[in-house]
Amino acid sequence: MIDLKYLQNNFDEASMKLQKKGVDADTLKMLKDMFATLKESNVAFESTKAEQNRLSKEFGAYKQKGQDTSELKAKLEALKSEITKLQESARNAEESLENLALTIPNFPDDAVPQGADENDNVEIKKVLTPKAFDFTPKEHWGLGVANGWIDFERGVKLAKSRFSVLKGKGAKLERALINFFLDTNAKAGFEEFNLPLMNNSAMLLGTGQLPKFGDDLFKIDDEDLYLIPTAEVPLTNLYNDEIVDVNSLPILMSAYTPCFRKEAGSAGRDTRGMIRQHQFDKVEMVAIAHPDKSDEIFEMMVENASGLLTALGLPHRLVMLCGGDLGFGAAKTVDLEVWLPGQQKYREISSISNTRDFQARRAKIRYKEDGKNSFVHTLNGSALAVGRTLIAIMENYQDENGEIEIPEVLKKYM
RNA sequence: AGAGGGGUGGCCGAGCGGUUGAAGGCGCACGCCUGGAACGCGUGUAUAGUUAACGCUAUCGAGGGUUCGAAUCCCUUCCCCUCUGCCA
Repeated sequence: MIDLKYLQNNFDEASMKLQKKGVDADTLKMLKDMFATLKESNVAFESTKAEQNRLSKEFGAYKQKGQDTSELKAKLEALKSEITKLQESARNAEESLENLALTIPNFPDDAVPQGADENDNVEIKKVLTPKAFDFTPKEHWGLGVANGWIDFERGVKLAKSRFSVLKGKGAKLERALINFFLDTNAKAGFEEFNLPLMNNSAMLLGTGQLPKFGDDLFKIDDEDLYLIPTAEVPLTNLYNDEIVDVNSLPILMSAYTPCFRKEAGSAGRDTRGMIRQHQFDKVEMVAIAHPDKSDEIFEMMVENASGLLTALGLPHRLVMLCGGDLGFGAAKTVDLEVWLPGQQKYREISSISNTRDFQARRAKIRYKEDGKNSFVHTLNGSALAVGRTLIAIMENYQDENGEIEIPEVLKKYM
């Protein structure tokens, strides 16, 4: 959630910032007005309520002394209906404000480039040079089936389209990658977690998936539970509604979980292969940070994720997302895109974001410093998407016969 | 799933209709004491909104009701614990 006081006091600046994310000024104006309305209703309610509290106390004193209370009682009864009305309008004002506020995306950082979509993203740098093949490299789906690593048909039979099965060496490589990622993240200071794969709606609201993006979530029937779309949800919300000691910051966490997404809105995209599945494995990093340190930690997280790809010998590039491509909660995002020789394309394999205090405000994650409570900054990033790494290894490490070499750093995990 | 018990501040725990935002304890912070520390003593210590500030308002799992007045009474609901059942 954005800071409404900031919106109120710096409307033009705020509105300019959110233009980058495609929020029009009229919506923000409405939000600002609703905020003002709420304040007015609160003042009206609170002052009347104060009067009631005062007279009620007096009433008690009268009673104790055995004085006549009929006059007071008449006054209080009149106040009562007024208060009910005032309270209701204050509540309505709050509800409509919140309903709108929860759908407004985060402010992008000033450094975020202007742009409409992924075509306007800005490349930061390339790491490792794609190797030259003296044959035409194949795409991963062919390689996966030929090597007996991936069974697409039976995945569909078991569930539906966009599900697949890994087997044999493919399954083992998946597991090896998970272990390699977790171990490397641990060395970088990220403590390992094993988490519930279903979270309740309050948590999904905290990290920003709800209320706006419920369509992309698998919901459990008759329960207030959703399959997590990323470990960012449970990891960040470990501290939901908590006040952490400033000395415990930064809190660095990592977890492997399967992730579940309906992929609403991506109909027809990446229907072949394992790029876009309803269920996929990911190792995630999350940081709960002091606002002064979040930029530094962001850089560290990018380096760590990029380091994983480098260690695996996978050519990749770092991309700064433009305003139009930036996620709902992110103030700044760097994507890592891995080179896929079969597709002759760089494809997203990690996304590292600083949400600043946007999630913290929703999830009420604060830190206490000098007796004062403030919102923390939360950061998240994949390190890495496991299935996509598997694909990248298949395509980058294939030989002319379609056989796949195992990267050196993974051999001890196989 | 059935029966019973319970949800109060960072934690434990009292309160069971009116100066209670909440006794007491633990923890924590600061001060005194000490050569230094422990012990001891003193002071302070919930969250959010609003205010220049004093203060005011809300919050005792959540929602609703009774009442002039609810942490306290009633209803609904969620969660936790124990026993029984089931089960990896």
